[in-house]
Amino acid sequence: MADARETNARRLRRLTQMRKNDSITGACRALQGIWETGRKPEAIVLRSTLLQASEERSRLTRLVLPKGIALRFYLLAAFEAQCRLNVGEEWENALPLSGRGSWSDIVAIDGAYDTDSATYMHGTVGIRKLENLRLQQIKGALRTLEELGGEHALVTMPRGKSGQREYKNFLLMNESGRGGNQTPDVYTVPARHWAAAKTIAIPAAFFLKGWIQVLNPSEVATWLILRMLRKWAPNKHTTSGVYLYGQARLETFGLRDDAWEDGCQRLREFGLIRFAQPPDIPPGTPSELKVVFSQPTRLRRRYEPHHWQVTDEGLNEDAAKRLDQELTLRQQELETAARHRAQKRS
DNA sequence: TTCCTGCGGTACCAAGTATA
DNA sequence: TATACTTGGTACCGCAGGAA
Repeated sequence: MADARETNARRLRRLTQMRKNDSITGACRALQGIWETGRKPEAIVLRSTLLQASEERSRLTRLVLPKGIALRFYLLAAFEAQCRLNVGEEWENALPLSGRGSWSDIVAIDGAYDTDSATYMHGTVGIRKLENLRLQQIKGALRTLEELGGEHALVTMPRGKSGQREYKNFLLMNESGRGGNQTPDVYTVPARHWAAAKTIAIPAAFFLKGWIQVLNPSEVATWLILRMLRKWAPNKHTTSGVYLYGQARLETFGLRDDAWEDGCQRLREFGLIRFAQPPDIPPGTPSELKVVFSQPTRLRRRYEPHHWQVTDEGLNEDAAKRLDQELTLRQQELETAARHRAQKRS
């Protein structure tokens, strides 16, 4: 059931719960601690091999899944690594899976929702607490990252005597996957590369302000692809915006129509991208004038995709607060539109 | 007439949850 | 940890409206 009203309402409900249970602020606090006690990188560098599709879908879009935190976990692991390690250093796990200062600490979840009673953590028994649910999600993410399979696996885990996974001893792989060699391609911190096709940078605010916790995987994937396009064509990005035709999007990144279209619309509402605006708008332009640019400034020719610009200043807002505002507004608009449709039919 | 965008509905299936 | 069942996000399709 993908009714826009229901989907939006569900998302709003989950966001409200995460704000209520302090999940987002807790995860942000933990990430801030990792950042401040570490190397304080301004941006996290990602090898673009994560985004690129060859014959099959890219590893990035294979992590655009309806549920789970696999993509989020991989990006969080890259963040943690780059706060702790120098460029070129090989990754080894420094955090426990659960407890204070653990992997569970840096992910925000809403908890188990019971539709019938419309309550969270309904009939909670014994060990079923938020902390346990977080641990389960971490383990689920590790399984998903491993099960990308063979050379594509983004995580490997040793097996115990009876073949069970030793989650706590997992190994993080490079963005290009485990590789086909006997020795796995263990994650090393990449250097920022001048060549557009090599790396992209994710500002630390994406992690510290909670965006990593609240964006859907399809939105994260769309946003990363737009950042990649900006790196490929910086001048075009500044002057007229970047864009992708459907076929190029599928062949280069393996991202499907709906994920891209919805992703772009939501990212625009959240203030992380905008319709392309001309470069002669002075940086200090008052916000009331900037509102003009919430609409496309150039007329699209027929069959022409939207032109976008990535706006990093949007990342400095409190993600949960911004999403709350925008999703509430969208819910009102969707309700109004539904009422009008109903009136028209009757 | 063509073909886009946007919306709504449905099927599929991965991930979450309960339980043994 | 394994298994069965439930949940809900994505992919896909069809339709309406609109622009050229």
